Amino acid sequence: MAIQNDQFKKIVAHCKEYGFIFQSSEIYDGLSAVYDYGPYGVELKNNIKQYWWQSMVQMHENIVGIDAAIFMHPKTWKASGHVDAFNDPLIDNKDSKKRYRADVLIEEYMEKIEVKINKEIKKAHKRFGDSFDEVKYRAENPRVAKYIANHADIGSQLASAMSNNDMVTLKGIIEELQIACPVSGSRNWTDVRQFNLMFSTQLGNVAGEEGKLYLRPETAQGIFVNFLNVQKTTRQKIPFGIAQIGKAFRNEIVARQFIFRMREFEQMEMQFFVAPGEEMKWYEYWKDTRLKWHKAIGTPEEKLRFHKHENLAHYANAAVDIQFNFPFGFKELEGIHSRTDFDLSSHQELSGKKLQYFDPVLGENYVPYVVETSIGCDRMFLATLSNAYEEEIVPDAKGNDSTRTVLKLNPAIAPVKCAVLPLVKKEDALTKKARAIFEDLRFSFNCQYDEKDGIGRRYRRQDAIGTPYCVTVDGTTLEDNTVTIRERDSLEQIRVPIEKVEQIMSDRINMKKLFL
RNA sequence: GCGAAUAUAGUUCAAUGGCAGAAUUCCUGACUUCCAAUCAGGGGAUAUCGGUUCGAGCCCGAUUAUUCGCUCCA
Repeated sequence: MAIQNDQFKKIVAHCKEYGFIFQSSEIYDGLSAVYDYGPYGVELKNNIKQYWWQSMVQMHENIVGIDAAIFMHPKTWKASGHVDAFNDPLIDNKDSKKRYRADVLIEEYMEKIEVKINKEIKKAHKRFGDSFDEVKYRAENPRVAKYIANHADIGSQLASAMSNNDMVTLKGIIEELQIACPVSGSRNWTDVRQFNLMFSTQLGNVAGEEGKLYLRPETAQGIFVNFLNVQKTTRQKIPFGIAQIGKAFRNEIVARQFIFRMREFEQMEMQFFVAPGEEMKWYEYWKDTRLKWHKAIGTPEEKLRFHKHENLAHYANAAVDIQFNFPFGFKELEGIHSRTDFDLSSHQELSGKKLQYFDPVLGENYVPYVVETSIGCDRMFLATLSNAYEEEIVPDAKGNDSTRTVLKLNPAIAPVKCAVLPLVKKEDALTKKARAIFEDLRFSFNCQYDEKDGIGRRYRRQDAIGTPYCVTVDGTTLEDNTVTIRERDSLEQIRVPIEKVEQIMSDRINMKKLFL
């Protein structure tokens, strides 16, 4: 564990040092759980997105893409269940460090009053026997009446505070009633805070509930609300899928472990619409297909595993995670969920618009079932980087051991594909030649030209950002127009004619290989 | 969110309450024909705000961030 955490620290430091990831707003001391992608980070991330998009959309005739807006109609989140399921007033007891829902604490207090009322009634019933009139007793007995009034009073205060989202009043009620923590018995409470997973903002300048908008907590809903638009305009027939890559926002209680859990993050989601009853077949298909995707990019099988959900979310009838063995342990990387017809049905109900598909084979209308694959782009980035990061012992110029830090990224997703290096800087003929090769290769892929420092140091610099190939221009180049291509992982060099470099490189970095 | 710890140069680490220093990185130059070479020169820091003190990197308080534990997790 200690070794692994050490490894994780090194990866985080490497990300910063080599321009992959910076903390957001660093000059202002940073913003918690928000990170920026640097020059190499954005290249790698874009390549990961491209790999996903090509494998899902380009390679599946029955999957199409969309790019829905981050802002959506507020009713969307009512339909999806996000508004109701994740909107709780929370309070902590400072002594027991236990967290409670403030409204539940008050409700529990009210229940205790009810118990007292019932006790009184029971006692009276015993005393008066068959002649006991409960309704009359409730109304006329002063002690019971007081309890009932108190109960009603608290109830209305609670209801009004809840509907106004008034956290101060909620805290006030708890203080006034002297509610104590069931664990510590103390009344040492924090303020009541609203925990809402969703970030809200407002549309226009109009204050009030109408203008309130949420930043989407998942991209999936943009797909669901566009289900019919897409199905009709692309003439897709079930089964078919809609894919989307986009930002999502979640107000996590704790956001830690670098880019693993961020408040603003990017999802790559695909919702696959199937006939009711077919969902488990497709669920298995996508489990299998997605695992293959991970393995094809070079993630070793032993670092991946399925993790079945025992407690299912409100929308699902089956759910499994693909977990990756991060430096801090196996954690969720991708989710594959059978979402039933929950979302489409819910939107259909709330919008009053039919979201159904006429199945020509069955000759009937139905609300399709959905199988979702949802992968965190940033988590994939972290997984890829964790897997690629290595410190190796290699011989230096004198044959002694030296360590090199290298990112063994799959060439297809490496930020820079190729560095063009003149062996020495001082000879104009070499630098000129190298420069010309660079100017040509840059049309085909992301290249760098570097003439500073010794050749060994330049190789190491490229290793550190995961550049798979270095083209070196030396004295022989000037004689016969050949260069060496140095391979990152093996350190081996091959000598090839300049005019063949572009083709050789293109073959080696081609993403096509990953799909075969 | 609670508790504890931490915060000095891009990075790693020094500095008894009294001149903020080194290594490395970076920039410039010399030398150098294949895996972090060498030499010379240069740039660069006390997280933020306040307090105590003749004087604060060091003591005190707050804030921010990070790490660890708890808590939460679709």
